[in-house]
Amino acid sequence: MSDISPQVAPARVRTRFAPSPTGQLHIGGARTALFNFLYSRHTGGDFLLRVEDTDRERSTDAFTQGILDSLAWLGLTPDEPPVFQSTRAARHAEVAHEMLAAGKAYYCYCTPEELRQMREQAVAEGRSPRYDGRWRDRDPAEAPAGVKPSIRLKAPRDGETVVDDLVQGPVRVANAELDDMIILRGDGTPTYLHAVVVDDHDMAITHVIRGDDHLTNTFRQVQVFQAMGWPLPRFAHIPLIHGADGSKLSKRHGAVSVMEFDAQGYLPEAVCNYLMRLGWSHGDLEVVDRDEAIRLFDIVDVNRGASRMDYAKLTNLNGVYIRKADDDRLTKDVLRRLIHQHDLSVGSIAADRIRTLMPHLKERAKSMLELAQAAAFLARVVPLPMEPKAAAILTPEARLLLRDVAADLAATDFTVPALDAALRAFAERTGRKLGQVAQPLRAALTGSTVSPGIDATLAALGKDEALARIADASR
RNA sequence: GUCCCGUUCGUCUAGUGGCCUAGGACACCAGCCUUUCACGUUGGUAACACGGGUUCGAACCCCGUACGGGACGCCA
Repeated sequence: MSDISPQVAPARVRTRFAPSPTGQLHIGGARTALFNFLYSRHTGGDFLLRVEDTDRERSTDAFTQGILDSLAWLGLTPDEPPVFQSTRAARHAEVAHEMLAAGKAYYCYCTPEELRQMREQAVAEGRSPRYDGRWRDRDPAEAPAGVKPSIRLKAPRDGETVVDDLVQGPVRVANAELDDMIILRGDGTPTYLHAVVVDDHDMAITHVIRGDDHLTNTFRQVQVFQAMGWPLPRFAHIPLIHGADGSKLSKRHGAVSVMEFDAQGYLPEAVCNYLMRLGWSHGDLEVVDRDEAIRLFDIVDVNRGASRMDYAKLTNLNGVYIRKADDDRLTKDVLRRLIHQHDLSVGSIAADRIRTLMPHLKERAKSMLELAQAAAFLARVVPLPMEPKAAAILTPEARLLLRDVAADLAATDFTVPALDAALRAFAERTGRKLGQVAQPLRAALTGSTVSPGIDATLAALGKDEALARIADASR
């Protein structure tokens, strides 16, 4: 490993996203991953993934897979195979013992029960619940029998520890506020704060970008880096995302896990764009695609204040991205949703109709759920299910009108311009406004009162199907 | 309780001492467009948390207060 510190000769930027697989990847974690990804790409560096699965009680393989899937969905695939923290326990212990040998750490023979009492007493006396350092300078010869000691960092007691954070600026705390944290448990396993430092060092991470709930823990991590004489990475603590009411984001605020956003019909690029704009901006830019994001994103431009999740704005952006999306891709997604969520069997004829009408369908959808809903009529067969509003349109007079217009349509080429011309001619000949002709047709053709332009809808259905539906509705 | 961080329209934000009568976006309201619904378009309502300084001048700098968030585990 190079002994040139990054400050002297900037190393290639390496960032990492380090989730623990104790739940699905949620939207806050997704943004953290995004910022890590964007920063690494912006600087031409690497984006890595480390799975912090050392909490064997709560970590599961299913969650690990879920996180991997979610990242893939978002397009945030790491550049190297993921590192699993649980596989590195021996290395964490090794470093702890190195610190012990160097006099930077010491054995502590306190029992968990003893520590609990220490904390309770401190709180009762109005002091901070900190370890009092009782084994810091005590002779291990006095160790009680039968207690497996933990290893604690021998943290500096005077002066202050400073984190020069790329987002928060310089943040300092008096060392007297920090206690000697445990780096290796009595059973020989590492604690989180220690493992993170060892892994970040060994993975040559240059920039630690994470949620600001880790900010105050960073002081202790810095002390471990310093004890080992390792160069410090740069830190960037980004603010958390809150729910609409300002409290911690949770289930009751709506979708929180990335996979739920997929299920609710959000496009990954819309989610990424929305997430990026939460806490980051570039002038008045709102719609920023991946390439432009990489070009413009810099971690120092991230704001310090927490922001709230606004589903309305996400939905609006989703509409923007749906309109921009490729028609084949949208069709594929809609077909999938029709089969799985609407329980429709979609044959190739229906698929072709959906694909044909997609340029018009996507103009009026804000989510893939809406898009699938709006396309469903193309996959149905007569008799169509009628929405109440559509049924109300099909009055006896409307049915007569349908029979008349059907005759015209039967003699028309089913192309959009020809259909448009035929309908206009029919309306004029019968002294009606176009809308008076279009709405009954729409009801007959779609079973609803909302659809793309009636000419395009007719064309997508094709002459035989369109006439069959009109005939059925005008009976 | 102690320590750390934050605070511009309802929300996301622009703003780095004069360009601010505070700009944009979403949402909301009204109009236009129109073959329904969307899209688009025109206009409107709406914010510098509060109090002190510093300065010729403060949304911007400093200090307090209030409110919000986070951290204080042999969890991650």
